[in-house]
Amino acid sequence: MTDRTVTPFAADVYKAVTEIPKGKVATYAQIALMSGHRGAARAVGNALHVNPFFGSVPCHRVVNASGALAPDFAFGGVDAQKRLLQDEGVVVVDGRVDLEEYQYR
DNA sequence: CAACTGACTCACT
DNA sequence: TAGTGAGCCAGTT
Repeated sequence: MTDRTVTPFAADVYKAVTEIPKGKVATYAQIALMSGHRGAARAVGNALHVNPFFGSVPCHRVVNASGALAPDFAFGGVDAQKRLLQDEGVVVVDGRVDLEEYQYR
């Protein structure tokens, strides 16, 4: 078991995700960039996938470059994530958000 | 040490 | 407008 602690990269990712203010969202590439790992969008997604801080990290605020929620979402379905976002004031339409309005920059 | 996988992104057809 | 291919990064085996 190599867990019990996360990799430095994941720590940066979680930190960046936590930096996302309520009512805002960010793309995987955005997280990678603000975490100091430009172009590591895939690694970010992977880090969140194994996210041990689920519940502590608002991964539901992380969307892809299209503003769409993860199709293979692990929260319990896109519906759950959509509900969380809407509860924060983010308007989710057809499982997508308006990055121009809600993307944190 | 090398190879495979993946919640991604961009460009082309 | 939709689908496919190639590229980049980090982690795991």
